[in-house]
Amino acid sequence: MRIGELAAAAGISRDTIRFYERVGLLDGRRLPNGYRDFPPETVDWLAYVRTARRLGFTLAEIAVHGSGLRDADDSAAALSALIEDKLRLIDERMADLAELRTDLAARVGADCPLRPDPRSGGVSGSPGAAGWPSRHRRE
Amino acid sequence: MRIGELAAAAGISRDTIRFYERVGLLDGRRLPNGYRDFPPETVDWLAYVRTARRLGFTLAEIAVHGSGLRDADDSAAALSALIEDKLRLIDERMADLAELRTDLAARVGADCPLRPDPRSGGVSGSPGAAGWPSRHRRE
DNA sequence: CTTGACCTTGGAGCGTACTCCACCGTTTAC
DNA sequence: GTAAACGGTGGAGTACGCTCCAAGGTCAAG
Repeated sequence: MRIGELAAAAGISRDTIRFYERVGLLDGRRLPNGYRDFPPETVDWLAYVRTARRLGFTLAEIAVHGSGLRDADDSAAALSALIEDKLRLIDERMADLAELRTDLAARVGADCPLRPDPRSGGVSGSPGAAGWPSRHRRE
Repeated sequence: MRIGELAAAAGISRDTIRFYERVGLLDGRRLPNGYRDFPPETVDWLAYVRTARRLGFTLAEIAVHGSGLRDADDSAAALSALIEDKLRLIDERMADLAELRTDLAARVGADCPLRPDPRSGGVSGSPGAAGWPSRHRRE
């Protein structure tokens, strides 16, 4: 499929697709006339890329994952290892998100206002009262 | 506390703290000599900011949440609404992450992990074409 | 009074991820 | 053949999130 069709199917601009090709996220196969030609699975790959992006993974991280898949494409074991690695990353993100969620949820309905920087009005009994989300360990 | 102490406590550079103040993530209280002065809770707020950032929330999103907290700090109801809003956002992110995870997990141990996930669209069944990423291009 | 750690401001610069544009070639419909 | 729709390239521009100066003020210790 050509770039316009892919763009429509993936809900992404042509420019972005060309950009993704430049940075190695997509392959550069061409038709005899110079037009780009993508296999249909590219739509799925792009969906994956967009989701990963929205979740805070950088294009570089995604590209590494992608090129890892390419380089390992004759070894199912290496591939699985790669994917499991990615899975671990995702699980970490989910754990962090869950932590954030718990912190926030614990405050719903609480009557103690937890302002990050009290500047409006007097500071009403704040000492030690409102700690924000639990501090974030390691990194 | 002054900027250096906050920077050390939060594990963040002074420049970043000043930048955060400029964009409205922190308030601009000053000592008589012009030095910035932060309440201790700022450390927690910054930890929250960093975690949220790493999870893909933009500074603008975080700032909106923060200023909402300030503006609503006399109304527990408004506050709870805000937090519930944030919770919804987090749940969305978690759902996306879970989807990504499932997608990836389905490939571990599969015969051909490169083949796109059948769930996400009809997609060619052509066996030889590993439709996912392709070869690495360097400029 | 000097030194040095700490603070201030402005502004430049950088990496990431697009986004837009001008200009030109190709394909398709009429 | 001509026009519209599509494709290609290179390069500039933008937004975000920092990061790094340079030039200078503040303050406690020696």
